[in-house]
Amino acid sequence: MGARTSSKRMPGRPARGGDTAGRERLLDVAVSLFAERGIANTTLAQIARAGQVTSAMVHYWFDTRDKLLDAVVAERLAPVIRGMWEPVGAAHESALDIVRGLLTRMVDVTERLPWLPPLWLREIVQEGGQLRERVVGQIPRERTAAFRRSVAQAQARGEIRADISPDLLFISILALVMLPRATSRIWRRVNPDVTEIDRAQLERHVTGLMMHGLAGPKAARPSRRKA
Amino acid sequence: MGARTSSKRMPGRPARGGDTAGRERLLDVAVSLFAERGIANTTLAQIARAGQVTSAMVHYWFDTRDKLLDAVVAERLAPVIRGMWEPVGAAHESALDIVRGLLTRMVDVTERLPWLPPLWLREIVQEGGQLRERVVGQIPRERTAAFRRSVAQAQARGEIRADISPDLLFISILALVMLPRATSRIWRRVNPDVTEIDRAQLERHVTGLMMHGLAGPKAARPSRRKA
Amino acid sequence: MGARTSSKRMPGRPARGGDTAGRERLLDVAVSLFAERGIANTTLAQIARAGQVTSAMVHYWFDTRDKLLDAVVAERLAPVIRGMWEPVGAAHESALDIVRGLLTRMVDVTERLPWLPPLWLREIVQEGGQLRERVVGQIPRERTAAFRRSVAQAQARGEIRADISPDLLFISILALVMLPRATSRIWRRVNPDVTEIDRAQLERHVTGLMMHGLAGPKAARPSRRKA
Amino acid sequence: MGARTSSKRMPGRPARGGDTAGRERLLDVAVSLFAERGIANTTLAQIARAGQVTSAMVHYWFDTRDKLLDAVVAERLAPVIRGMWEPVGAAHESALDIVRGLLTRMVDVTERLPWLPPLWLREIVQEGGQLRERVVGQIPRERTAAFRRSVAQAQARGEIRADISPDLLFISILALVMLPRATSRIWRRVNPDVTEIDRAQLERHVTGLMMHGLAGPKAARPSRRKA
DNA sequence: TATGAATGAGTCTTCATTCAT
DNA sequence: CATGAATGAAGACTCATTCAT
Repeated sequence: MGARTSSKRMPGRPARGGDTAGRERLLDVAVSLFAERGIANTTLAQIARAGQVTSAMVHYWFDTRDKLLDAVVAERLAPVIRGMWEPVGAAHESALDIVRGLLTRMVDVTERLPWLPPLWLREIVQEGGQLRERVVGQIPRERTAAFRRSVAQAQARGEIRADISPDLLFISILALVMLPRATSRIWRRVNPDVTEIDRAQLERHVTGLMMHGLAGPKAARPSRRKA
Repeated sequence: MGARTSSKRMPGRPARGGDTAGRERLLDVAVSLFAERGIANTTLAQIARAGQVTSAMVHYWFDTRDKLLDAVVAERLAPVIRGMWEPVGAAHESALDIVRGLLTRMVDVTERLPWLPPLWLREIVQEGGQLRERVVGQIPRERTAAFRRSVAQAQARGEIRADISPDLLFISILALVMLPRATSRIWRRVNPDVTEIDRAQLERHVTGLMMHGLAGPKAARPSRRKA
Repeated sequence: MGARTSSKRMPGRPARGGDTAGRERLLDVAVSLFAERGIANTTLAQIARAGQVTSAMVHYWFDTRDKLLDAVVAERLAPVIRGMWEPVGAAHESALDIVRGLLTRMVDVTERLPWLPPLWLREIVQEGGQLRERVVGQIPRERTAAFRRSVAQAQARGEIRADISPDLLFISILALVMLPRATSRIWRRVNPDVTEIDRAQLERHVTGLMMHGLAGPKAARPSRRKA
Repeated sequence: MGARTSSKRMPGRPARGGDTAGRERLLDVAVSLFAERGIANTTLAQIARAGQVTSAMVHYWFDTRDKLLDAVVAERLAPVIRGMWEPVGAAHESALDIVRGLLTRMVDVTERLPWLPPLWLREIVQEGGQLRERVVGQIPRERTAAFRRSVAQAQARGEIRADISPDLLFISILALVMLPRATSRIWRRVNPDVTEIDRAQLERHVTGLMMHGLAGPKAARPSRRKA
């Protein structure tokens, strides 16, 4: 009957464990396109074409666009988030060690999964991002809370500077790693002489900035400026 | 994406001069909606409705969707970019002072124009962003090049740490200021006890991080770990 | 943004009383096609074509298929139902007079509105009919209840035969008038010698049957047979 | 209607002989669903699901949707029609006896096969019904013609009232029995105090109406009204 | 027999755009 | 300036049908 009446449909993922290779491939393709052009700018037909099937097949595997997004979160993003936070929590780790760990893992994962930074910045982190609601549920609140507590305590002990905001620390790490990764191409265009950002360069830059800031040994104490 | 991305049409139309108040209002509304939900997720009809006109009026003022985007860039973004880089270039300023200046202005402008961070992160900075091509032309390459040179020289003099990448510095500033601004709401949801981010807190955090990093006076020298 | 996100739309009926002629015409066309081929077998494109517009116009006037059905009920069926039952209720009318009234009005209205019988039989009266739920609310329960009461009282007084079921009486009237009207063509095909059913013939047949049954003056008392 | 109406395909396939139980079950299921929601509103997938097979199996047994409809007519409806008219034709039966016979058999069969009335009213009797063309060929014209002749003769002899139309008599019987059967539920909703229609009640009502009309012994001769 | 994967042809719906008034 | 009516081109989603296994 179709839209001319209403009724619902088969499971999002066909039951009897058949050959799910097609599904995985489509998921990969979807994630790539979503990252490249944004979710709202990606049609199911484009995904289908890139996956070398018809768009009817996208519906066959994922039923609706909405459930495709659910699948992206459950099967591609959730593991990443778990992998990011799981190691956090060893009580004996210092706050700075945790930061270093998060930072390293973030550099790692964004290297392995190039679609992650654009997707994260566009669809997750911002108000109105199409994966935002879906991802919120995946974030391990106890871990993030523990992290902030740990930072605050380190701060109290003087191991971390007082002007740092524990609430902003994680997002700062995220920002410092993900933005360059999501961006590189534009800056190469503006300044064609900018060299390719490699993993080592990025990690050195971000770790240096994070741990010690810009100021080198010869830095003049800044003459306090106006607001 | 469909019609909301491409375009093709006759020469411009409305010869300014008249009562341009409606046009300005529509531009404001458009920028707001684009920031809130992303450009691809905003229809002309929504803009029209929010601006209390018919969508035919949006065409009257801007002719096509594409030209509306042009107008957003020319009349809302370009001035911001100019304001950001114009002060840069006084030869006597130290690199660190330039950084502080950029940072302060960025905190300022994102406070005044709350639509800027989401729009920037979603539509400009990333590959596939719908304003990207249009904005590239607005960036004053000489200034950005001068900035990077200045940083490199300061580095050579030891005023800036050696592990900092001059190419990544501006994007790092951008990231540290804009991401928290574009994001705040999500983190409040995940951790409801996170306090509101105010201007002072953000500026202190970012400046501290930028200038001196996390490490406080009591920070143990980290036992060098590899990845 | 379209289906790629979600959001809702303008009023089902454009506000400022514009030229609603197109809307009325489409409603007529829709009712006709629905009657001819059934609602589920009629696409919006067919309605549009028959109304000499594009299917986008059908959405312009009615927004969705569902609301078009709402409009059919509210603007085409509800008045008919009102007209059918409104005259019922004059306390002084005898039950038989009420029956005669209903019957006459039903013959009248099905003559004027040839789309009524098929639509009624297919989409309203039956379980699973697509207008059923929408029409139920339009039926004036007090009137129909009063009618059944009136019949029961007449029965008690011996003015109406005892074997008649008051609950089935209205549906019987409906059946006797509407089925022939909805059917005529098929029977003419099966028996090409069957003459056209005209209003007079139908009214005579149904009234006769209703009031006195088949049995003529010479009818033999039937030898009571069991089922 | 779309694909659910047209068709075009190769010659038949399954050469009976095998285990036809699945086929019979599917036919039952199909008939049920068609009756409940209308043919156009029933997809092969729904039939398959209700029959606990895949829709590929529906094609295996019936090849195409069209041929499934053929099978419904040939294997479910044709026998009913035969059973209805076969007993008609014994030359010695009076017209009224034939009527009583048809009526009883119709009450019987609709009791046994609850899917019959809705299917008949929606898909057979009306213009545009999807089984109409297929059923027309199944009707024994000689019998129906003989019946009408018989009625006309009885009328001539005064055994049947003159205002009865022989052409309308069969459809009237059909209407009086089938509509209540196809409808019951709606009227119970409108008037929740209406009691369940049982076979006896229905038969009494219809027989009474058919044979003697409403008018009881005390009925006033109606004051001849205008048209 | 039986099924899962695959598809082409629709169907509803949305949207940027045009145009007469 | 301003709008309501109108449309073509898409986009999501459905469905009968095919086919290799």
